[in-house]
Amino acid sequence: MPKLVDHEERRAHIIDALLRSATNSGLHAVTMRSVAVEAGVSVRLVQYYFDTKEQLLLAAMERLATRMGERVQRRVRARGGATDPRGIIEAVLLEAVPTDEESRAFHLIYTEYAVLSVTDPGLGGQQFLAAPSEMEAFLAAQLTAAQRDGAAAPGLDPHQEAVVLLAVSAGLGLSVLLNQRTADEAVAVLHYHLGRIFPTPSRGAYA
Amino acid sequence: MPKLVDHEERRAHIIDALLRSATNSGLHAVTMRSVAVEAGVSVRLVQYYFDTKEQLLLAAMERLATRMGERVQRRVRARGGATDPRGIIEAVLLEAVPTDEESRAFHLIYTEYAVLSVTDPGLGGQQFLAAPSEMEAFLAAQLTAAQRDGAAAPGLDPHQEAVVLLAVSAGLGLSVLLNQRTADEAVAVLHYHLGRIFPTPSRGAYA
DNA sequence: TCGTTGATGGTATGGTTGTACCACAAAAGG
DNA sequence: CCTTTTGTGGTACAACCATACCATCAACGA
Repeated sequence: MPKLVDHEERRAHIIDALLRSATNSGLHAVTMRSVAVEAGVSVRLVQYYFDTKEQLLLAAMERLATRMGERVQRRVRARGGATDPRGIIEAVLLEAVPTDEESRAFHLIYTEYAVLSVTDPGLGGQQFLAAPSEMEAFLAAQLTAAQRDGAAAPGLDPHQEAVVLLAVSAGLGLSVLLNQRTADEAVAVLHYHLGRIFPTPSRGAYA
Repeated sequence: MPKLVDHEERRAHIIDALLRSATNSGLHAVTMRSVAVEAGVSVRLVQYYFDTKEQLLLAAMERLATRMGERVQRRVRARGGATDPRGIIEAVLLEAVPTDEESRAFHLIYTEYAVLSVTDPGLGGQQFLAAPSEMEAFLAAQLTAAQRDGAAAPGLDPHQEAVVLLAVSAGLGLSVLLNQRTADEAVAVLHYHLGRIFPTPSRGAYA
């Protein structure tokens, strides 16, 4: 055998090239050739590591979903002290708002995938089903804990509020992606809404 | 001259064919041929009424935006009695939740266009900028009026709440589109959230 | 009545895309 | 040492796409 190369590393390299290519011209414009050029390899190589384009797209989607999970978890962990429901909730929801350019690119591709998976039968849309419902339960649990501690308003339905929170962050994130709003505005609105759920701001937050 | 045909009617017919075609296989899969077949005309005819594909897509997008406006206005008017802020707000926001199949198809294409317009330079993304900010002001005004009437909680910031409402309905609508939630669930959550803004339910609404 | 013009069909064309095929190099195993 | 396997490049190919071009037919204006 020749160089005896690390397959997983090569695959990751190519997938990253796909994501970069999609960032520039949109997921719909991604071709085998554009990925190959971006990765600096021949088209044959892309074929070699991912037999077909569909499999390449699928692998990239899985990697994207994994990264999304990592992003959220990193945000939660960055908050350090585990037992501050409002802080945790805020951290998780802020992840949906694309602030820097890298985050924007990430969320754009993620959204493109989500929309594409509705019509494209090859892209199993199941990936986009699991994560949100987990998140829903997680947020509801945090809200319940916050109510027990007296931090959150007592009259609220934790589950319904969790769904609302998820919808708000998704909606705000989308509006930022569509250039309807700046990221700063979205963050401010999110803070405002959290202020309504947690009557006493935990840290002199907005409004 | 021959039949002396109504151009606008022909154009509308072809655009409708495009929307139908996009409903089945996604906007990205729409081709001149698929539109022609769906419209029951030759490809040449599509070329004749819309010189290029880009112009066809653009015209369809404009028609879509117009329809969206009509939909919202129809909902508002269907409420009849003009001066019920909660009812009006509810009607407007419910439009974003795809209930029947026709509404679902409509919103799917609309979302596909919105996402596409981010990367595609030909599709002027300005169309998607104007409407939401108008809506924002409209909702804020309704909330202010509701506060004056004592229907809405007094402590709220009408503008921020308007943005939240818009984000919630967009987020819920998207989640329904992505099959993460049923339309009924989304409607229930929206009712719940409105119940928090309007402490006295106007009509024995949910929660 | 006749040519001019609007409306339509068919087909050719140049480009692009995904994928299959062929060739070759290089390292490992016998 | 030779053969088998793994990685890589180049290229060919069939399909499809948007668009340009050519032809035709019918009706209105003169």
